[in-house]
Amino acid sequence: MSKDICSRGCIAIIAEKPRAAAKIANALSYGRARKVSIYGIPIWVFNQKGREYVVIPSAGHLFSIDTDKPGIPVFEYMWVPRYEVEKGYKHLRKFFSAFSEILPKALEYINACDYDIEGSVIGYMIVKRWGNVSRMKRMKFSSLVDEELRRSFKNLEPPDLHMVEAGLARHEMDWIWGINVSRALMLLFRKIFSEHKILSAGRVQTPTLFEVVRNTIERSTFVPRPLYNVNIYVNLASGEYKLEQGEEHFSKRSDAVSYAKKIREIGYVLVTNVDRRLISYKPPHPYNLGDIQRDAYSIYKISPAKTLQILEDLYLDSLISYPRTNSQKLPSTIDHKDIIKRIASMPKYSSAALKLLKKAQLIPNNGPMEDPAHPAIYPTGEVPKRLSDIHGKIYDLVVRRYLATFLEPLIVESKMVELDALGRRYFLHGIRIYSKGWLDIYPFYNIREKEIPQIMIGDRLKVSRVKIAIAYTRPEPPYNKATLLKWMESQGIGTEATRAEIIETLYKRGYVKGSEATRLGLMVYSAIEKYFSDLSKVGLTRRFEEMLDKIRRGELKREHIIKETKIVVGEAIKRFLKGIEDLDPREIRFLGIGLGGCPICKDPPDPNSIYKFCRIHEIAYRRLIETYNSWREDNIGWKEYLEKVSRLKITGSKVKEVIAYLDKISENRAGSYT
DNA sequence: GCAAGGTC
Ligand SMILES: [Zn+2]
Repeated sequence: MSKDICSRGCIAIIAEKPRAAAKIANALSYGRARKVSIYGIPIWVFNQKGREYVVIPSAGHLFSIDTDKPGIPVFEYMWVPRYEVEKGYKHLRKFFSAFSEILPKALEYINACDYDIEGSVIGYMIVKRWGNVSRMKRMKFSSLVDEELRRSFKNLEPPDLHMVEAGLARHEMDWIWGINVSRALMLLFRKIFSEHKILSAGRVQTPTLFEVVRNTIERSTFVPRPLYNVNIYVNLASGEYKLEQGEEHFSKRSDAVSYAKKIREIGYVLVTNVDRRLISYKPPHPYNLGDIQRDAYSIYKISPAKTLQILEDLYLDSLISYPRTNSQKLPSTIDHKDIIKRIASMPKYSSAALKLLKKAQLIPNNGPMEDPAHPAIYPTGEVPKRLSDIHGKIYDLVVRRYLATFLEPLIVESKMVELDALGRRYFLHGIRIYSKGWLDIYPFYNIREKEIPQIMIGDRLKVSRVKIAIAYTRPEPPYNKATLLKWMESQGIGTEATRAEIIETLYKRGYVKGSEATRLGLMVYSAIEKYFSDLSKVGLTRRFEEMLDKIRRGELKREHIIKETKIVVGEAIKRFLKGIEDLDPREIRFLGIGLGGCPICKDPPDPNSIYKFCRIHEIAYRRLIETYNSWREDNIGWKEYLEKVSRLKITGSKVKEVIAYLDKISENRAGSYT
């Protein structure tokens, strides 16, 4: 059977993945392609204008870079089949068998992988291995929709060799940086602890680690400052209401006290404005991957990596569309009516779905984010048979968000009363849901309704109570996997497919635990900061992008930037090797290892510290001193300050250690006088 | 064994 395929020569169309192959074959053959399985891989065959076409899927990259050279620096590498060098890729073998069966018989080749540099590399490596690159063409499409695929098939482009070169350069530069610095870290670790440990560094993971370290240091050395609010309560017909603050806090207690006294004396606040309006909130955008990873985390505490894995399962079960997308747009080429009709058969969605089916037009509230090949995530309409608890939760989010984006806006009635209390502004804010709209089916926003009675401009509201409340400045929040993902997105590092996994790598290596950088994470940070600081910055990705763009435009040669990368990395490795050559494992100052160091943690002292504190304890100590100025203005003595700050939960852990140490030495001193 | 990037 499969022997007949391409027996008289054919045109081989290479797709990035089986799903895409099916869509491409169907679109180009108008549904007449014949599906055949060889070595367990589905391929599609069809004839057109007397020629035979065979669509064969890959499964992403079939080849990867590897080396057989140990040690550093390492610049010799080659492209090899993935299943030979990476664990867990045995399943790729059958794709190799399929390609090696068909491609040598083909006369021409069309690379129909996603139109980006990675897709160019995937198709190119396959044609290079089993075909002939000089007889290769490129299909350029921006989505896997029938018309778009047919259009690009009619307008085949010449081979995209510049894009291939850019893709190869990306792989090689990442490999050179990543492997060399990872090995350097392991070498250093072995030298210090005489122990082997798998460590790693890379263009994406290292800036992410640095961000966690920065946040950890910022939070652990945080010292709160006091703030004072004057809370005013008023009596209205329906009871007592607390007014909302409309001005900055008082930073001095005495100012708050004298202001509160005046308010008590005058006894009322004046209504200066009443603003009643209906506020309309558009439905949420269609999901891209990051959106649903955040939702799954905030609603169910499911990690981004787990969410992606579940989305992949749902995708392979034909329940949802392609999940690794950055798009927040749903094109009108999708038959939404049909999908919603089928969703309506599931009881928990039927009322929202039926509401939508009554609409004359279905228009999603598309968001700004785009993707070069795929639309936003949507349900296919296929009704799931049985889903595990967690699969059910993720599927439910996809369906709800999908229905919501077509629904009517949420309308909230807002009543904002503005008050003047001796020149300071306060508010009373009433809120009521006027029309739930999309919130019914997507109820993940908490709107706290609050009724307030009829109030007119010029009314004097009687003050019932005035209270002074102390508040504190707050540290920046700790990271979790979802907010770290968001940070990576905001910096433009990593891709939809890799961000969650790279975050897991930081945990797996032991660099991060919970929401904090570990001691190991701090050591890796210091070593990279000292020897490979380029790799710690997001700017390296920007430089990569600029260089890759130039290669794509034919303005720069891959060989040129690879040579340059080798020089830069080679010199850094040279400095590193020299730096650790005559290293005494007991005293590595930049890593915080040494004798007679910080009296709190034994790390080497900061040369400018009078107490011989280490770098981080010294930062904590200085912030403690600095922040005291704010407390002293409130006539709070040093001792009382330390006592108060050490009892506050938001005070950084390193600050508390410094306070405990200062306490201890002052006790000792006091003891020595008696 | 180390990256980041595809996808199963
Ligand atoms: Zn210390």
